[in-house]
Amino acid sequence: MTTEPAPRWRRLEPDERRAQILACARRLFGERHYEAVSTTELARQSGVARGLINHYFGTKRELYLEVVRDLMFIPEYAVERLPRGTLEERVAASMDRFLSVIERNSAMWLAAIGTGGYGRDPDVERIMQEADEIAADRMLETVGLAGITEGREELRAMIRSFSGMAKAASREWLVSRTLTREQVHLLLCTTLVAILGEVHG
Amino acid sequence: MTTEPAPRWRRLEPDERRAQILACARRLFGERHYEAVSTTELARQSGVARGLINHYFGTKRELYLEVVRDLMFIPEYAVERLPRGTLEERVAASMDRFLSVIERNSAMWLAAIGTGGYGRDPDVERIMQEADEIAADRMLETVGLAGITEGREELRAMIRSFSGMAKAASREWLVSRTLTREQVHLLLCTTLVAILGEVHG
DNA sequence: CCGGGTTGTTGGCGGGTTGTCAATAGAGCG
DNA sequence: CGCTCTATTGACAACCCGCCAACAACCCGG
Repeated sequence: MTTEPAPRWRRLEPDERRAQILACARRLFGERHYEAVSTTELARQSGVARGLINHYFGTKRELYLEVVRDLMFIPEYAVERLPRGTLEERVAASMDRFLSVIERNSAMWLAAIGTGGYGRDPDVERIMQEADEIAADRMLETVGLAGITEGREELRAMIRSFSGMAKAASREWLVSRTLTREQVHLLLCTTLVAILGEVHG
Repeated sequence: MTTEPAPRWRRLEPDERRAQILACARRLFGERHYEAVSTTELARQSGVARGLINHYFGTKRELYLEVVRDLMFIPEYAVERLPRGTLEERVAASMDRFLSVIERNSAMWLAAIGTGGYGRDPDVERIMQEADEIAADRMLETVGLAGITEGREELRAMIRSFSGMAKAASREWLVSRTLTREQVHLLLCTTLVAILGEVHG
């Protein structure tokens, strides 16, 4: 009666192991800043040898960037038909939907936009830019100005700027609690209408 | 005829040495991100032994935070009397001055506001918040609403949100070059006036 | 059931980094 | 000139990261 010795470790599919490590990294990088998280600890908490992290992600930095990319993925809010109406009405509906989405996923959203620190990091910067780009396009579409051609680039740049305010305002609402949801809604609507009106006029 | 052997290093006043290292750190952290700057190189470029950095700043991280503090609190933000006039005029003058300041110190400014992305560094976060706080108060003063009492906190929160847009817009102008200075000026003025009007009304 | 191949996984080595601390040496003073 | 004070150095120990050869879990054909 020889019992098979239990294997010391399980052999997983690459995708599975990758996801496991990534999840752990997301958690750790979420609660502490980059340098305060060592690959040693990351490996221990993932129940994995340190070398495996390098095998899957190459470098600690690349793993970090992977986490950022994942977090920056913006859930598709409101691509559905919005009620036709005046610009103000469409903007209001769009902002309302936007706030609902980030309210539901507040933890993830806050982690993603978490006020960045000092130190220009071209890689992170580029990822953020791409995310803002997508968000701006969605905004254009939602508001019903997707077809505009004249001054399109400027308009998109302004909307990207606007999204900077949206981030800061949502922090005031969800973190500092210095603004209510209604106040943020009003603030964003007023601002966006003003911006669009300026461009249109 | 024995010539005195030249001293291998000069002995400076603590404040002086501190400032010297700080200046070098500001430069290096400005052109590369945190982990890509080693204290070894920092020491070499400062013409100083590595241990001295720890002696003055304790830790690499503390030095880093010191740099952030210095960059965020630019005292000469032009709080001098602005010409009395309509709200629009005062806002326009204020924004113009703001843009001039960051244009002059663009490299420093861009490094300071960072990427606005993922990072979650509580220490840096706190410093940024304090800086935004001060900036908001200055804005209130500049615009001539310093004496307001009703809904003061909400107004300040909105101005902090607005500064999020100002940062994003200045990135569009100085980095991506998707907006001109005039466009940014117009964008910020329009927005700020709209916000203040909404609150006032 | 079993032996060999595939490949996911381990563990340790080497170079580099950081914080600490005793030893050293400018510089001012009597 | 010698003495003191303290700014500054240099080396040491711990740690961290990327690399890579060896190992073992798992699969599959016989």
